[in-house]
Amino acid sequence: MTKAESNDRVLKEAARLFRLQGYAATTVREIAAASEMLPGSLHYRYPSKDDVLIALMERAVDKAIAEVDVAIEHVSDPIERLRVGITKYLELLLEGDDALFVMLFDWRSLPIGAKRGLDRARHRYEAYWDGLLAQAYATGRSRPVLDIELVRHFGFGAATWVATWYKKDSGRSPKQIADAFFAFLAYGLLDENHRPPDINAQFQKLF
Amino acid sequence: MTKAESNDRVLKEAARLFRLQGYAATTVREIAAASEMLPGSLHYRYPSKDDVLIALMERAVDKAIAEVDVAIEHVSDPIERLRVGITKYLELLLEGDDALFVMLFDWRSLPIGAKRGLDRARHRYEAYWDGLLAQAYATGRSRPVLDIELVRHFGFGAATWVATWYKKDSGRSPKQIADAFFAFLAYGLLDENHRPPDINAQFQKLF
DNA sequence: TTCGGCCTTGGTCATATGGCCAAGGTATTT
DNA sequence: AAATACCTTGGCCATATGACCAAGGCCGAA
Repeated sequence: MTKAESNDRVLKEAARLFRLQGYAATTVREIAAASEMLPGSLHYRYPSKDDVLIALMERAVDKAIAEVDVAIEHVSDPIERLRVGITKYLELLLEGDDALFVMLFDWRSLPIGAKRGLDRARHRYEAYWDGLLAQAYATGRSRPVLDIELVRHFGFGAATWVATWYKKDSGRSPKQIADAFFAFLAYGLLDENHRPPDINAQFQKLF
Repeated sequence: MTKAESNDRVLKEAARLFRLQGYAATTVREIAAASEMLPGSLHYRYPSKDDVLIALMERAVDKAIAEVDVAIEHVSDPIERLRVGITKYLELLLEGDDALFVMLFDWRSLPIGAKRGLDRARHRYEAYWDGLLAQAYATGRSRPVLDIELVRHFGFGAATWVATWYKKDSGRSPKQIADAFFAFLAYGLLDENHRPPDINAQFQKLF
């Protein structure tokens, strides 16, 4: 196994354990054992436990952006790109690497000093989605929403939270969930026949 | 200070510390010190750290349900009740007790055995919201949404996630966020003039 | 074949932690 | 005033943990 392969193995096993037990409750010895190496070897690769977490998060963001990019590559309509991108994101979050989950839910574990690397990774990821949202907004087919950041927060929250309740092989697939989610996000839950007439004006004020 | 007052003090300080540092990273000594008692005294009240977390979560749910109940008491329209309830929930989550936040984000910290108490608390809270949603649904003003649990998951996720980005005294108030959130949830982000005609049929299939 | 760098081995060490308790004090009840 | 239940005190202990390292082996390059 090459150096890169070994390091990947470590990050993968660490992500699995962090997700399962939480960061603080996972020991470096466990990570080493799961990666089939001795604690000393792990220390050689990553001097501290924080370093493992940060590396894992950086890689998760790289991977997520790359995979979503591929998924939307051949889709031209910005709103459809958003839909496809969200679908891919949910697939990654629910069935892919645990690292994404860990990044989203274990960032509080880090001592304040170490949060720097994490903040950079998160910010990179948020900026990526803001780009997709801005393009969708620019089509003019959306409401006159003024605050893309707020939209991202809401959508991101609903999508991310799926990871807390989703169970494999029970009910809906990630794709089905994504379809329902996008309909919810795009069209809302109230019937068109029971809406006030000035919705867009309301949005202008509220967003 | 009475026994109940002292116990409350402990739970309050524990919630603050858990939220700040995470469950595993907080020591019983810290909780004791913050509650102005010695570790032994804390042990007398709560034999183990897990017990503190569970008690804190139970109380958070009791309190949240009670406060939302009061807030919607005099509102009769089910959809308006939902809106007011969500607003109250966001206020509690963002400016109230840290215990609610801890319940939502630190449940993974518990050893599997101790998750029982937590699951009960969470289930109680979810059932409460399902009740509000069912009443709103029964008005017939919503889309023909078939799966209330899915709706709750999406709404809950978006609302809960606010706690991860909200900063006090910067930008919107909890009430403003709640208003925008409800508009998003009820009416969707796409303009009515750019929607397909068969949205309700789509929802029938997707939800 | 020899050399040199990369990686592993098998520990050690100081520290922090959760859980625990015997003894003593304080307040409330009878 | 006496008894009793309640709570605090101050410290102990076994264990687990993150970090660390000297020594040696493996393997490709020269």
